[in-house]
Amino acid sequence: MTTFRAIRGMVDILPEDTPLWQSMETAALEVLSSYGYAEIRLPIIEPTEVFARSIGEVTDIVEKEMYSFADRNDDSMTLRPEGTAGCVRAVVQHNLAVTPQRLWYMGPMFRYERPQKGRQRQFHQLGVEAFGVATPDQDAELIALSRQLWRRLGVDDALTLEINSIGSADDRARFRDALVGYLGEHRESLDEDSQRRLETNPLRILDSKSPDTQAVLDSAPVLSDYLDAETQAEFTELLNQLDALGIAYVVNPRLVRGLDYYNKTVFEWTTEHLGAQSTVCGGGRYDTLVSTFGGKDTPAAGFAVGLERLILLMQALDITVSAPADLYVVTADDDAYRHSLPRLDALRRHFPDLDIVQHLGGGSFKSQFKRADKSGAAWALVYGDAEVANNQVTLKPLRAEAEQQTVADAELESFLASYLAAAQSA
RNA sequence: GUGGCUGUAGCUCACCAGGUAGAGCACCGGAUUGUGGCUCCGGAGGUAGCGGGUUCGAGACCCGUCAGCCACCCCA
Repeated sequence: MTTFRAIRGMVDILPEDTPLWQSMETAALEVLSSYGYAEIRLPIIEPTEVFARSIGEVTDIVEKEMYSFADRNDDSMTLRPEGTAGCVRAVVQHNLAVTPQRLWYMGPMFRYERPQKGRQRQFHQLGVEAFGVATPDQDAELIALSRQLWRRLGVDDALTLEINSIGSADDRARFRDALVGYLGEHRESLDEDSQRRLETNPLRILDSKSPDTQAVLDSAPVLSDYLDAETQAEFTELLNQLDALGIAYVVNPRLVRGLDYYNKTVFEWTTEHLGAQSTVCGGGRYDTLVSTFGGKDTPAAGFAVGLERLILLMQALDITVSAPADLYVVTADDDAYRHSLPRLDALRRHFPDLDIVQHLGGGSFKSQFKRADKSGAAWALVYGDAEVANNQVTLKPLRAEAEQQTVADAELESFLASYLAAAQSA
């Protein structure tokens, strides 16, 4: 008998963790809707060209990390490695950006990489994208929204905002020439990867982790010197708005991003708690992407949250949620079980918020109560012979030191109503 | 794609100069047959990731492979 394992880098999210995921998703949904962002649901597969054209042909993602395959019609398809490209494709296809649009989506992304802490081959992102506003107030709103989410989740103290402006494509082209010129003179002082990137993607050298390379960079040309006055003014205004919001930030002049479509504002939220994969959220402005997809020239900005990393961070901070049932139903025998069925049915209809777990599979009262205890339920609801005979039910508190009490069936609903009211106010 | 560490019951781990596996927790049952949490007693559960090699004999040594973890790279 062969046993199967999940594919490398594809992980099951188990029942012990899903309550935390759900609470995070609920919080995200509330924050997003409080800012007027609407959900869009997108395909997981797109034509390969969607990603190649937007992310950049020479990026690592496109060159070696995509799950691409030929479909039955021999067209090249790719499991989405990120969400922005597909979102922009949809915005153009459906003409969604005739007026400003605020969108979000959540779901799995796929990148063929070596797994490590905070990095899987199937992982999940929350993507937030805003179309149609060119001014920095949009950037500020996106950042404020993300900070609001961190606060809701209790992780804001553990996150640092790094921010930079990388200007227009023209600005970067001029800067790139200067940088390559300078670094070319110090080629032998650069680490091997950076030497290679001198030809392929020189801007990525800026965030090299090699100390030698960083030392060389200390006297290198600075990107901000190559930005035009308007871009610099916008960046300053963005920082002023962040100040007004009381959002602390670190301007990191060497922050560049790995996807080609970014321009002007780029930012990352990072943490010390996750080891090497410290970026929990990253994004920026991408004003030219809509037009490269054939849409009308439309400014845009957005960010993506790595949900596994966010969960990891919450766990590192000991943020836990549990979802024990309210009632665990214990029945004496088959007769009592059948007796309980219509009563529980009615209870579930009248109290949709009440979590009622029925013991199945029979067993002694003792073993049923053991299960009731382990379930974490607040109460055991007991249908024994006497209760069935008298149309009563016994409520035994499992968490509190209090006597169990037997009430008539007719009184159960008011009893539970007051229990729920008390739970709500607590 | 590169490197380091690891791979024994559901989980966390141990043992042994290489002689054919154990603990804790979890699980199941019981301690006067309508009541949990504590304690005690008992039980079930592993072809030691997989394949090959060395050996009279390997979970223990060697090789390969797969997987996990961490780091590089890259990114969320």
